[in-house]
Amino acid sequence: MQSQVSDTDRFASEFRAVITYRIAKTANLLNAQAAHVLKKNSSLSLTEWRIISLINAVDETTASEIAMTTFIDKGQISRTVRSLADKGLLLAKHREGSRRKIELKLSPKGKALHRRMVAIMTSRQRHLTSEFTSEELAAFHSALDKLERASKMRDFGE
Amino acid sequence: MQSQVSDTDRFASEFRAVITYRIAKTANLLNAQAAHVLKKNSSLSLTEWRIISLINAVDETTASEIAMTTFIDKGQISRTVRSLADKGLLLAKHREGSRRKIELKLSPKGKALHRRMVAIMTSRQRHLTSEFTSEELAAFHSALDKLERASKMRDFGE
DNA sequence: ACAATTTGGTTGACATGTCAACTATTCTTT
DNA sequence: AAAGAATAGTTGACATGTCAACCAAATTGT
Repeated sequence: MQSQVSDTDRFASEFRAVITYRIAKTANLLNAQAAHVLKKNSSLSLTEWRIISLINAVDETTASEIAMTTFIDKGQISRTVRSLADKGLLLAKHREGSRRKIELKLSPKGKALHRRMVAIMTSRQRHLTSEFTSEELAAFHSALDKLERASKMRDFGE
Repeated sequence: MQSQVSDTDRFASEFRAVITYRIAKTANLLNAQAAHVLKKNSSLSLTEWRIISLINAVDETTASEIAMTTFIDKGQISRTVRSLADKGLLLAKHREGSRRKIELKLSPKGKALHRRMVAIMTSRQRHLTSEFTSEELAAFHSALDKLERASKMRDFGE
């Protein structure tokens, strides 16, 4: 008589227990959710939204500052910024006294869009953490800290 | 007198506290680390490695079973399987009595490669979790469970 | 002041991920 | 047994991510 669970099923649980796969999967699910909500309520992609909400929070910034805080690729930022500017959501002009740095601000249209979306996105954030006590949340953040530190190591061959 | 921290810096800490960004970033760092280790010690990409180690664990499987347990895209699996077969790392033949299902197994060469890499990759896993107590690890997994469940919700507009 | 270096941003090439259409086979229903 | 639905796998089109080369401007070192 055969067992009820297939090899694949049995392995699946082992597989899911591997911490790196688990994180990757959760991150994918969360990103997919965010992308879905954004698409349904606006015409923004996830990176467009991240850039917009970063600019909104600091009021005015530059591409390389965005790259430093978000770790999004320079080139991707350059293209995304152009597309946002084309849609009229942000304004780009050379910073006073510089012919290189470009100052990025939200346009009125961009601000309005941000105002509308931020309500939805923070209600999502609340939903995501609603089952967490504040201790659990703190522990979770500290676990991520440990993993980030451990991710710097590059050498595991003998 | 100006403050020491710029607007961007101040926002950066707030930004990092947003749970979805944090997870995305940690997942990216871990994936980059895995990709780097794999590249240095083999010619495998991250998805190739995942597929190989899944096949190794269950001994023999099919593309759609892989899709179900790993959530990797069907199409991507189809292409990756072909490239692995081209490299001689796995064997694909129609399953007994079926002209549709294709049975995937590691070739001797594939097994040898897996044996070599699994040592390195599990030493990495140990390193990643070395700072965790088993309670912390359990709590971390349960936090990911909660987030995964919460990621199913799609509607946040009023 | 001038060479050397660093920084800000753009671009091109390429890898990877995602979605949907499609063919062929198998399973279900009647 | 035939029609209809579901499944396995392939393919094409397109979006996104990643890397490195590159130009122009700014900063640093001598």
